[in-house]
Amino acid sequence: MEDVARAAGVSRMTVSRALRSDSPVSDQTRARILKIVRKLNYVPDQSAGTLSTRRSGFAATLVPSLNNLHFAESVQALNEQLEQIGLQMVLGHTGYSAEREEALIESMLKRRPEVIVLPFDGHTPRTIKLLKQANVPVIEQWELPSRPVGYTVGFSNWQAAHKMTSALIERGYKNIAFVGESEDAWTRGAARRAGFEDAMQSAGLSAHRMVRYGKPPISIEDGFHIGSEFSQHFADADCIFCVSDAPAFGVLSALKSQQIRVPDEIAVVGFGDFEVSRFSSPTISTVEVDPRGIGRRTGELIRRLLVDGSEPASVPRHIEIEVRLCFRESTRSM
Amino acid sequence: MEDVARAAGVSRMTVSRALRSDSPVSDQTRARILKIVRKLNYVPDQSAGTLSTRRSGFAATLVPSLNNLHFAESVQALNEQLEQIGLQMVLGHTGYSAEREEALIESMLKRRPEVIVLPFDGHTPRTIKLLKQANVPVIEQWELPSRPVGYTVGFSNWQAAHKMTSALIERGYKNIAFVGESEDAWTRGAARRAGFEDAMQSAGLSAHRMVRYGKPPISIEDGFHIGSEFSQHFADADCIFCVSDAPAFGVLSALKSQQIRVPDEIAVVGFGDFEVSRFSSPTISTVEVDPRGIGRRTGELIRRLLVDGSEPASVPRHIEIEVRLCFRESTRSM
DNA sequence: CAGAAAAATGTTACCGGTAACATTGCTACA
DNA sequence: TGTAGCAATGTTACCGGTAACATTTTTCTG
Repeated sequence: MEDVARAAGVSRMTVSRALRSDSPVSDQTRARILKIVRKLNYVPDQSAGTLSTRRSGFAATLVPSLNNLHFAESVQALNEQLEQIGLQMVLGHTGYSAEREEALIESMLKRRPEVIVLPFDGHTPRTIKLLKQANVPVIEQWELPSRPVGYTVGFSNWQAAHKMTSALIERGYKNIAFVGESEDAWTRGAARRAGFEDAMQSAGLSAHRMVRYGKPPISIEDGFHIGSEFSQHFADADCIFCVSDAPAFGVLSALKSQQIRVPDEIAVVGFGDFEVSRFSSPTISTVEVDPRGIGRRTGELIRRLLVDGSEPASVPRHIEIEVRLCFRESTRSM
Repeated sequence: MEDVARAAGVSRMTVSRALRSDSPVSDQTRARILKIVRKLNYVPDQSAGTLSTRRSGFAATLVPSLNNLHFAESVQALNEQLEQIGLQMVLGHTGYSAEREEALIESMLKRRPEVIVLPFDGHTPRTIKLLKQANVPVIEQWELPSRPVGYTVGFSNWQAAHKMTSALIERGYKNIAFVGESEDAWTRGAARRAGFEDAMQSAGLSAHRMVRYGKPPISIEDGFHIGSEFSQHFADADCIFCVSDAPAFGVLSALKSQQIRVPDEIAVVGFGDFEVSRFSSPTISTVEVDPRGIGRRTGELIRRLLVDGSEPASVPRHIEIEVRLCFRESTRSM
């Protein structure tokens, strides 16, 4: 910067001003400086700026995993918004582990992020403490925690699964099995499972047909494996409700290879509306969520908080993302 | 940090040393300092450290998109490696646009990344200039550019498509159609298309059955659309080679809904080995790539360059990722 | 036990920007 | 013509760490 200033015959401060759109510098001086900046290929060092302004320009973002297209898409949608706001995304994967989440947050706080975005799958007590201390907006996504740290953008997985289960019961299914993950303490998958159980019990039905297999995120392959053991798990079931579309597709493939007809003999239902569910045969009934919507609305919330400088009190603490039940060929019509 | 130092009765420098594993501080002093650090919830500010050490701890990472699970997985694998090395990932999406790529790189350079990882889909001249000036290792992924900026990790899409096309010809297919993207100048999709064309021509066959539809990344839905216009595109074809598994699956779904039998009437082939190809019916023949391998080996390369401090001359400029042809049910066996 | 080497700690300056305030130069108006 | 008022630019200090070197303390050796 010194070099630029010298070449332009001005002080470093004027160069600094010329590079930032808001400051008062004469058009003529700015033009001259910018020309020299380009000629010398000068690239300002943002960490120095950060130190001085105390604005890092970072958004710390955590996701459980990018293996899942839903998270990947929501990250992408968020990133598009952040870019417009002028924030850069620092990304980490928790791998569905609360311990890794804690470690990641600790390391990200050293960057003084201006906002922290993370999924809610349960946090360690220390994570919660770190988040509160950070003194920046915290946005939990994908689930509505019972005790949110800051803002939330998402929907209740419990309610969504409850709603789907009730709708299935209404369609005449009684012996519904649930396919979930094996180690889902605290996860959204667990919330879905609980919603299923409650809906069944409320209807006076038994929720004992419960298959738990595979670590989160449960895959197509896991579903295929489960579906291959049809008689063991589903002999007396009339419907299989899977914790996500991935195992639903796997189950469906396995059933087809055993010549079991869907939905005539048994129905298959997923959760999440992955693209494959719309193109499998039969197409899969599912709970439609909007991952890009979660990312986008998180970005909009950040803009209100950081750019528009809205009164924190005037900003909603929770943004509800609509989910829709989506009935396709893998369930019989009413 | 001042507060911590005062509480521990030492100088700021000693606190700084205690927080970094390498420096010589007596165990006793370090323990005392760390205890106070925890009590005061002191979190060091990395941008100040960056300014002084000139090491940002950042890895600038670009991907075309996270919509595509392959990129998402490779990002995840890379991130796992980076974490071990102690680097944080700053992520950006080019959206398959060279202009956006240029803008992203410009903004990331302000963070003084220690390494730049990006896909090769063609760069603007200015991007190349910026990358060279940055004076840090540049790693291009996914394709072997004819004129690499720095290191490369990937494979030749041209060769891979060429190999698959030749194998199809060997299997007796003659009237092979290719399904690609509509605006693929410079992309890896274009390289695959060119590999297909060359293989066909080398075998004395015509490569005129060329469908180009949909912007990158071409989706299942685009494939479905193309497949629905069977007679228009594929009336006299015996095989459809798709630029990726996504449209291959879409084409397949469309053919099935028209009662066109695969592979008896026509074969369908994809590229990339997405999970869905292993579970569709019929399963889809494809070119198997290893996205996690690309991420992992990129991470290993970075470790060699930045951590082990290997002589740049001793580090290979290119790491070849193996691709394998994978024949499944959607092509007839030899 | 002296003295040298090694370990532990302290001091000073600097990394590269910007905030805050000071100064200069110009315009407008009584 | 004097001066208020503002725009443009300059000066100084500081953001929060660490490099480099200086100093003090401990340990080891003959």
